Amino acid sequence: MTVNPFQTLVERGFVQQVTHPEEVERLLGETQVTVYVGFDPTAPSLHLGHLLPLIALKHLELAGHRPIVLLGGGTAMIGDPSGKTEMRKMLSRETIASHAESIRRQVERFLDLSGRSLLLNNADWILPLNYVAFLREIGVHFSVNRMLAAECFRTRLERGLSFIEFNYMLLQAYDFLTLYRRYGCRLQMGGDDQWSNILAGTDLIRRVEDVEAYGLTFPLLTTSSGKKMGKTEAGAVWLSPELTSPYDFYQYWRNVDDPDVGRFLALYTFLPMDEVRRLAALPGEQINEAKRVLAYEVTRLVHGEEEAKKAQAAADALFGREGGQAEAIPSVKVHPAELKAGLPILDALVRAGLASSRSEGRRLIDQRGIEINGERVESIDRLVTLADAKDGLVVLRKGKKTYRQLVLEAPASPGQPGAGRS
RNA sequence: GGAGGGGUUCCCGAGUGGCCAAAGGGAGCAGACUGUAAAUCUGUUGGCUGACGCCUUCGUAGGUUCAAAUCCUACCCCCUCCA
Repeated sequence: MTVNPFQTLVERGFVQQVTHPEEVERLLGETQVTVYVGFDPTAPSLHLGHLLPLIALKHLELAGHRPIVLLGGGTAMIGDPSGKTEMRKMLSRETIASHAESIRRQVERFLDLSGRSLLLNNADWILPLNYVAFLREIGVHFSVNRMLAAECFRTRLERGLSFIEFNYMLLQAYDFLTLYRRYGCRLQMGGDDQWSNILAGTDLIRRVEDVEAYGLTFPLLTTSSGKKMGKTEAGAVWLSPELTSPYDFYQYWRNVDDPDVGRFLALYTFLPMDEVRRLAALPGEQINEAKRVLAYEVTRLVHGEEEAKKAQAAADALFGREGGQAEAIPSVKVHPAELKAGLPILDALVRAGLASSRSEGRRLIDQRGIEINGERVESIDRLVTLADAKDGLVVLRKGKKTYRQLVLEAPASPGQPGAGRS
């Protein structure tokens, strides 16, 4: 007896709003459902915000349903105004296509695209649309009055909304209709800011096809300290290892606020709920064990077991746990000759990305925030020399928990692969 | 198209000729306290410099002045009301 996947989603905290809870539950329990989530390829990589829908789709895939990931190669040409205060800048068709391609490769890690799941691109049916034909077939079904009343346009009506963006909702509704027609898709999921767009789709399908379609939204996550989930000082947390190293990715999860641990374990891992509850209930300092599990599990999901182990080993080593191996610290190459001559610490900090300018580096040292191999740097005249290199590595630390290492570049072996990140 | 209001440092927002690298708040960063948490407290937050100081910044481009974020001209953009 398998659990109804709708129950799974509810229990794990995925469900914010559903159009028809009972029917969706019945549908997911009794039949094979084709369900879709859309991502607009506005960046060359997915980020943490996209992870939740992917995991939700995975739960459904595991339960025997048929997920569709829809890349918005067509809708990205328009730009979704939902949840934004300003219009985002227009992207060229080429940029969008190249983003879509890299995102496809990321999605492959999560879903069985060669099996049950599908990955489609709405550029296929959006770009060829004919304006007048579209207005006559689809546009007639939309009431501007109702659209203006929709929450998603509210803030934008105050600040300005261009006509191109106003059309986004119709296109997303048209996507849903198209997926229904071609694949029998009757359920769309998305972030809660997509609620209006999703409803536009279910309404359209009802009017045009006289069929009931369903929508479900995920909560828009904020951390308990009120920040948007997946955002750091430095920007988004990306799924691509090129943009966010597996070590930094691991650290993001390792540093989650205490009250968030349980929620995140339920949402972002596949651990059984009993285990999730046990970990989340760990008292006081022991909650760190739960964070360690969370960080490992999510990193494994996104970057694979090997990278997860390396990241965890590095974090363990750096933060004083036995047996850690620090190789996964993000690193920068330096030439041995530079250390021989003595590399000024300010240069080293800028090179390693720990300071964005020499002034900032100076400030950090003044404020006693920099260490070399665990030794506090007292003077900005400090040079990094060969004597600081242990096994060809110099570990730089900024503040409590930002580490970078300088790696001595083996002389005369150009083209050595793989030393880039990690 | 017409009338009015506005564009300031990461964000909000003060500043109407020199005392302005520009108040205040938020956010960030560092330090203390801790558990690689939260809260709290302290410091800090354009660049170059050991420092004096120098350079760049207040929508854009010019101009007035010994001196401009502040005055003038043109242009761009945003908002409100009218059409």
